[in-house]
Amino acid sequence: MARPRRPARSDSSSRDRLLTAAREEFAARGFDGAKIDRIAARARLNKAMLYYHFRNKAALYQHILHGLFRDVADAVEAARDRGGAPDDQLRRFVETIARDGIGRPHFPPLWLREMADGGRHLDARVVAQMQRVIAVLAGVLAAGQTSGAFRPANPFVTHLGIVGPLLLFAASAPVRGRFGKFAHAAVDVPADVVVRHVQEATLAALRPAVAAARPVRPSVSRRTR
Amino acid sequence: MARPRRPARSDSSSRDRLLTAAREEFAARGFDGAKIDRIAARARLNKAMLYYHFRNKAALYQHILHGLFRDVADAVEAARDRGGAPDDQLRRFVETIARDGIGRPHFPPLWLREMADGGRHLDARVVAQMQRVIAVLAGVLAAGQTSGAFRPANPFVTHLGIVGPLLLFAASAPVRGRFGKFAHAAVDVPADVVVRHVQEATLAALRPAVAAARPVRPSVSRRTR
DNA sequence: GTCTATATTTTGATAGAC
DNA sequence: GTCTATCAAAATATAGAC
Repeated sequence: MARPRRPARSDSSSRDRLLTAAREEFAARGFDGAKIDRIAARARLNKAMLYYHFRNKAALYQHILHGLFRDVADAVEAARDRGGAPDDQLRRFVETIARDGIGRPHFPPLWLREMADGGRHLDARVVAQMQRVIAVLAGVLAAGQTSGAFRPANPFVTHLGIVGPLLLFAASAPVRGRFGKFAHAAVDVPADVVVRHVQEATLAALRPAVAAARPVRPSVSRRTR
Repeated sequence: MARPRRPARSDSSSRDRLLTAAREEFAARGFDGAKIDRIAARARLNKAMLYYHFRNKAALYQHILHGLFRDVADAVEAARDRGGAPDDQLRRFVETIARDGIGRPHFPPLWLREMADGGRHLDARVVAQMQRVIAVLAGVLAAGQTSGAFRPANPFVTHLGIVGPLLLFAASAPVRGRFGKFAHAAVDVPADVVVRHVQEATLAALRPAVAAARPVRPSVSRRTR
């Protein structure tokens, strides 16, 4: 019996339609590229209704972002609470990110754009949701480290190694088509393959050092800035 | 004595200034968010000069994209031509992408945005440059496979595993600050650590299977679409 | 090559009737 | 809650003088 906070007598659906339409529009065009008129049209309403439900464009956008990130954080925490050995936890984390994060429609482009924007539209509430996700991963890594299954690793870097490929894969779907299948690379890859690649690459990088890897060429010296 | 194709008597610098300014503006705001006025102002010129040098906003944008991707492709091919064992080649590929691709100012946000846009602004010329990069990686993988150093792997997936984390790391710099250093994750990571992580994770995933990894949970069934 | 208007369109946002 | 009409501010692009 999910009852929204507002009266919602008839259906409350106009607000929901706006949210859905806005999610599509923002994902497809970005904050600046998204147009109020188009969002309203997509929702089979008009501008005025949009401003009735939301303060302005930015508020609508943040509402959407927060909802998406909160859902991901929820899913990841739920996955963690299912317990299991560190390896399983790690695999499940990746899988959850892939399915309930990246797999969520419109999420990848929105996320990529926020990164590109330097998080210009991310308010504290949204950042908090992202922190929840990293905290879960950090917990998994710590457990694995204690049990000797993993070597020490920075959770943030590990997170990048997981999210980066998945995000890019999901978002690149439209571009991939335009690559055609050229000599060396089959571009038409099922998502499972990518998920598995990420799982195994991450785990491999976490294995306690057997023989220390050769040092990297020391040239790249950029700092975090 | 690099001499541009145009007359370039006095300095030709107005065109260059526009290109630089546009690169900054497009990177920071995206295609729709970038404003002609701001670009001109940044270049200490006015709109009219911009339209004197470039047909319109889109043409300017594509000019910039093409230049960036061409430089990356050049760098990656040059790195390949230095030869070496598959492991070294792979490490060098990652390093080159990190330094001459991701490391290039303004490149990460531009790339992320293009992905998010589904490559809306990518014309055939730019796609061709991206293909050159993947082709190089495919060559490295093939060589390693022949010599028995690598197991068979999809070059495109491998590429995602390399570019994804690097790209996200570079682009997330501004956001990382806002995470604060909270309990589990030191967010202030030097780029070297990320590069090394990517190198080792990629190589680890490419090692011929010693003991087959446990199967993934088969749930995520999204397809390439 | 460089600039100052200016034309034209688009867009975010509001007023006010129903 | 929903709509029409409209404002005011950008923003892309061009004309035309110097």
